Formats: sequence, C-alpha cells, structure tokens
Amino acid sequence: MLSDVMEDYLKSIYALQQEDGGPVATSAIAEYLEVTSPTVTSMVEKLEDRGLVEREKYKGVELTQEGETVALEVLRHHRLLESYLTEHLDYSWSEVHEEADTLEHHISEEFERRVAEVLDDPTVDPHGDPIPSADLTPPEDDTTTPLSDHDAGDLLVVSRVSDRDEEELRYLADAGIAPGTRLEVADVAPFGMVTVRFADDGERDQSLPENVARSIRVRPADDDSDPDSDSESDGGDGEGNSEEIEA
Amino acid sequence: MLSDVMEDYLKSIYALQQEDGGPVATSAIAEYLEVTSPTVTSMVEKLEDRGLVEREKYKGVELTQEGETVALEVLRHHRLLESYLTEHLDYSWSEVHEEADTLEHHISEEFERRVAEVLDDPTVDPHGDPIPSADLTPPEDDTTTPLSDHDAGDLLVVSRVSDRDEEELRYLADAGIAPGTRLEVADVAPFGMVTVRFADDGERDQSLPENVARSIRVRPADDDSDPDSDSESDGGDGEGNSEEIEA
DNA sequence: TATAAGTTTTAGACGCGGCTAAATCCGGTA
DNA sequence: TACCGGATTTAGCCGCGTCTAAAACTTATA
Repeated sequence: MLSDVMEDYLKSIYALQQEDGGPVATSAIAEYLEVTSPTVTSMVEKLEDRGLVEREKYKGVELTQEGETVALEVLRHHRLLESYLTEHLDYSWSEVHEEADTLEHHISEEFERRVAEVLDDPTVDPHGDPIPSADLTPPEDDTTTPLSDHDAGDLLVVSRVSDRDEEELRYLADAGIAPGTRLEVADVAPFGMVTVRFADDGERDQSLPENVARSIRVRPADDDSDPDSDSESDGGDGEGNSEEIEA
Repeated sequence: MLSDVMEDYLKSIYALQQEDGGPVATSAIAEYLEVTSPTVTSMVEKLEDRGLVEREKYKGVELTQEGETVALEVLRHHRLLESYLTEHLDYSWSEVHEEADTLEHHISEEFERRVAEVLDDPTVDPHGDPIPSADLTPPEDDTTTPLSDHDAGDLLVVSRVSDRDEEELRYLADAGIAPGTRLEVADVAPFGMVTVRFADDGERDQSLPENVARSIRVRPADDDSDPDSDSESDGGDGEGNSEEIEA
C-alpha cells in the first residue's frame, strides 16, 4: 500500500527524530534523502493525509504512532537483512547496507518471519544497531554516546557504528573498529580529531576525524549489564580485515 | 537503469515468445500482465526506443538480442531466488513464486553471485524450470511436451510444472505431482480431462482438468539422458504434502 | 471486393514523485 | 518595531506508467 519512497521518508523522519529529539525540519529531510525542499513539503503533505505524520506548517514534522510503527517495520527489515546477508551469504558488515536498503521495501511478512527464525530472533545487527522486535513496540531509549563526546583516558566499548556511509565503514573495518571493540581515548586534538588505543593491542593507535568519531557510539568499558551485549567477542587481532568477522 | 515494470514486459514477451514461436501480439502481453492494450502499446514504444524489442506496427513485437539478455537475467534471478527460498528458508515450491517475482527486480549482481554460489550453481529450479546460466546465453530449445498432448498408455516423467498459478500449484502439491514424478496416462476423457496413474503407487489415480494438464511439461519415462534430470528423486509416498519436498 | 468485426494505435487524462522559480513566512537585529 | 535573510511553501512543469474513448488498421466473410 505504501510506496517504497514513502517508507524512506518515514525512515528518515524516524532517524532524524532520534538524533535531535524534537520535530524534524523540511530541510533536514531534504538533505538526508538528497531531494529538494519543495519535494519534501509535498510528500509530507501526503504522509499527513494518510495519518502517518503530524505537521505544523513552517515548523516541522513528527511521526504519529502509526508512522512510527511503519518506520520500525522497515528498520526491522533492514537490520534483519543486514544480519542475514552477513551470516548466511558471506557479506562483510561494510557491504550490506545498500543491499538491505533496497530489499527492505520488497520482502514479505513471511520472508521477514523466516529470516528472523533462521537467525534465531537477533536483537542487534552487525553494525550494533538494535533490531526492532516483531511486535514493533518502540525500543528503549539509546544510552550510548558518540565517541566524539569523550575525553582522553576514557575506557570504552564500541556499541554501534553508523551503517550509512560505505566508505567510512571500510575505513573502520580496516582500522579494526567494530561493535565490541574495546578502546581507550588516547587524545583529543583540535578540530575534534580523536586518537584511540586498542585495549587488546597497546601498540596500535588510531586517529579518527571528528565526523567519524561522532558516528561511533560507545558505552563505558565496565558496563557489562548493557542490554545489547550480545556479539561482544570480536578478536580484533590487529588485522581488522572484514573477512574474519563471523560468528 | 531499467524499471522493474520494463523488466516485467521483457520477461512476459520472452515467455510468450517461447510459447508461440513468432512475434507477440499486444493483446497477449496485455492479458499476461493484466494491463490494457494502449498501456502495452506505449510501453512497447519505449522498449523499442531503447533497442530492447523490434516492432512492426499492428503486427507484433520480438525481443532483440539485448532484450533477450535482460529477460534471461531477470529469469535467472527469479529461478535462483525460488531455489534459494526453497532450500534455505523453508519455503515449499508452491509458495515461492510471488516472493521471487518481486525480489527478482531488486537484488544486486553481487547478491545473485552469492546465492548462485551457496546453491552450487543449480541448473533447474524447484518447479523444474531451467535456470539461465550466469553468462546469459540462450538456453537449449525445450524438448518437453505438455501432458495434455499425450494418450492413454504413455509412460512419462514430469519435467516441469508452471510456477505462475499459486492455486494450481497447491493442487498439484496435494496431488503429489512434482518435477521427477513418474506416471502413466490412464485415460483421456472429453474436454481434455486427463487421468494419470502413479508409477510408484499403482493404487492411486488422479484426474486433471485440461488447463492443468496443459501446464504440466513431461518427457518420456525412459529418457534418462535428459539435461535436466537433476532433482529426480521425489518420494511421492502417497501423501503429497508439500512439507516433505526437500532435497 | 466491400464491409463488418476485431485489433491496435492515437488522443487525452490522471496520480506519483521529482524539479525550478516565485511567493510567503519567521526570527533575529538594527 | 521595521526590516532582512533564510527557511518553507506555492505554483507550475516534467516523465513515468496507467487508464478510457475514439480513430485507424487488418482480416475474415458475405
């Protein structure tokens, strides 16, 4: 019933809402989806007609309950697909995003169920993002923090990496930074450049530009009661080649 | 580059060309895709502009080399998907068609390669249809015949069943008729009603309406040099429940 | 061979999802 | 408080893939 374009709008609004809390600006959606503002305005009107968003002219837009449910469904598809492709079709976690971004709109409910079943109902995808549950109830609030918010000396575990930029993902894979990687902030330099040291390889330092550090979500290293401590067992043997990342 | 609608047109034209040999009529495509004739005319003009079909006004349409290649690629996607869903996601062969019909337009080349690899480059899908090879060279001419063309006493092996009608497929699954099933034509009654007897269960007879008998493709029972004698090992233990059809 | 019946194409419309250019609104500053 | 700049919306266009109604073509038949 909903077009895949509409699903993409809902997904974007959901993501932007998570980032900033409040209502989402037309221009923010436009930038996220790489379309013009007038295009967003007209699409948002249609979403409003269908009861998927609430909107105040010139102000911004928010998902309704129903809109959020749709966004969560698409997100569930996306993350189940990323997990499936990684575990069963030999994709590395830096490759899966584009494939999932297309397929998420085209799999049936049945397909979703069967994939979830063979994966044994996973709760986190290969990038560390939480997979919405089958009943599409809104997930817990995110307690992770951006790596860029931390100071020298902080001991951290990588919780999630963004899945939206292929190039960045390859960079991180090469650097050996993945969900579960334990590290210490060695230094924070001007322009937000963050240097980290690997807990299991004291020799190696890695410097990350601010924008990359901002997209890496972390939690304190001692917090092992965290709900998504699931696949926290990456060897991180100093090679970082995506090939060895495999449950 | 090509829309999925265009791919569907090319696929239909390919299928209809296989059935009838010559050029394909506008109305035939319209019926196959459940759209109106004017819609077909305008779409066919666009396909001609792109060099995918050759067309003679008021006469009919044929695929060019390039158009055929595209059709074969989509068909390869479709049949690899049907095989994959059946073998790895627990679909029965009567369920897979719709899912594959959507996904065939949305998987990447990479996905195609990986699915082909984990399936070990299959040459036939669960319905018995030949899977085009990765290089997309046109397949051998079909040497099978419709069950409806046969007479009482003929000993046959089911080669393929149509994958286009879900209801018919369930009917056949229930009746225990699948690729590889050996049977004898017991009787041909008025209106083309065909009664068959199962080679491995002499007790059981099954009567099939003409339209169903026409969609079942068979080969002579003794012909075991056939190129697609691949998965010819269905138990056919008289239950016919689709659950047990599994390599 | 003239014409009727059946196909096919042409003509013109529509909703979708995108665009650019122009008008409008909002918030901050003089 | 008046104005200016930036964000947003309105207006109007386009290509896609679909439709219906009408015109044109083909073919079979009288």
